[in-house]
Amino acid sequence: MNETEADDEVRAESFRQARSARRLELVEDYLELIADLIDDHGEARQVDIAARLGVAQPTVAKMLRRLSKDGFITQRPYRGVFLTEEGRAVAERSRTRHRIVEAFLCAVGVSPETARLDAEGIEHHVSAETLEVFERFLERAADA
Amino acid sequence: MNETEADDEVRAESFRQARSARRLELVEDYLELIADLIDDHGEARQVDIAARLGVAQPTVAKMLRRLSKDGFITQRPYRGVFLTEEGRAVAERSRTRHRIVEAFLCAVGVSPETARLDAEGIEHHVSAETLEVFERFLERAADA
DNA sequence: CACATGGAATAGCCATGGCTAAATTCAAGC
DNA sequence: GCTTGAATTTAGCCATGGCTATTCCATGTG
Ligand SMILES: [Mn+2]
Ligand SMILES: [Mn+2]
Ligand SMILES: [Mn+2]
Ligand SMILES: [Mn+2]
Repeated sequence: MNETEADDEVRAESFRQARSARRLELVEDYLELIADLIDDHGEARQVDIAARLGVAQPTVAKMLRRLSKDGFITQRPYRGVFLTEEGRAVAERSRTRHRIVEAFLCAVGVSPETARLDAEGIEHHVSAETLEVFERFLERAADA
Repeated sequence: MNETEADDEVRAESFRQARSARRLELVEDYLELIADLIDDHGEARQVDIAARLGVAQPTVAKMLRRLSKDGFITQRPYRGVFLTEEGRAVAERSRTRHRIVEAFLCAVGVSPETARLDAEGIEHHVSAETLEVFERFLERAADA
């Protein structure tokens, strides 16, 4: 049945997209958080990142090595973490998207507390098209 | 600074919730898919699950062992996979939530194709409260 | 009723993302 | 300038979720 096979392929595509988004979740959260820490406190230290994420510090150390290897950050040993141009770009995009998703949830009637919790996961699965829809919704809500 | 520490704890909570949702994503997708296959074709075979998910068959085999161990399914060797009562319950809940999320995205103006793709990931991060908001939105949209 | 074949099981590899425990090292304060 | 404590690094463990290659075996067809 060619129909069935084609159908499988179509369905599989959404799972593939979700898996690929899942792989990027952590990278986006780390970079956004590092940007926040730098902007708020002038530096981003492993202990602070760990405390904000709710994980152990060596977990952060391992992740930072990966982010370095992939060119998103630079590290000065025993000093803080710094964003490369690419890292800063990803952080900004993630931060913007995160804010829109959280504001959208609030606008549609979710309590601020729940919006905060849910947005942390939802943000990573919102495509450009959906994000635009959310933005337009917010604009219209602001008018009313 | 106690203020800062408390603040960290609050922020960490959303990351914890997102991590915990991430751990359940696969379980929910598998059970929902197995229920679909059983309802549509009368049985759920590893090859079919693999084709629908877009992964290799041994990947499915390994995951099914885990689902068995955790009491969500039973397996008859070389026959299909069957849902336990608990497995069926999780599947139904996931299916319902998935449908609401996808319908909500469409209702708010996202194209059906993008809604299908994004819903596959978003669904797992939508809390009960947010789901209810989405449902109410759909009801109101239906009235208009 | 034999047996071919397609699905299932197994083995073994890798990357990711958690953890604890221990060793290092930097820097602040005495 | 020494000391010491906190932060970082390192080492090593585990579970999850992918993969390929291979073996196995139940069933349905001839
Ligand atoms: Mn975020
Ligand atoms: Mn997030
Ligand atoms: Mn689903
Ligand atoms: Mn899903």
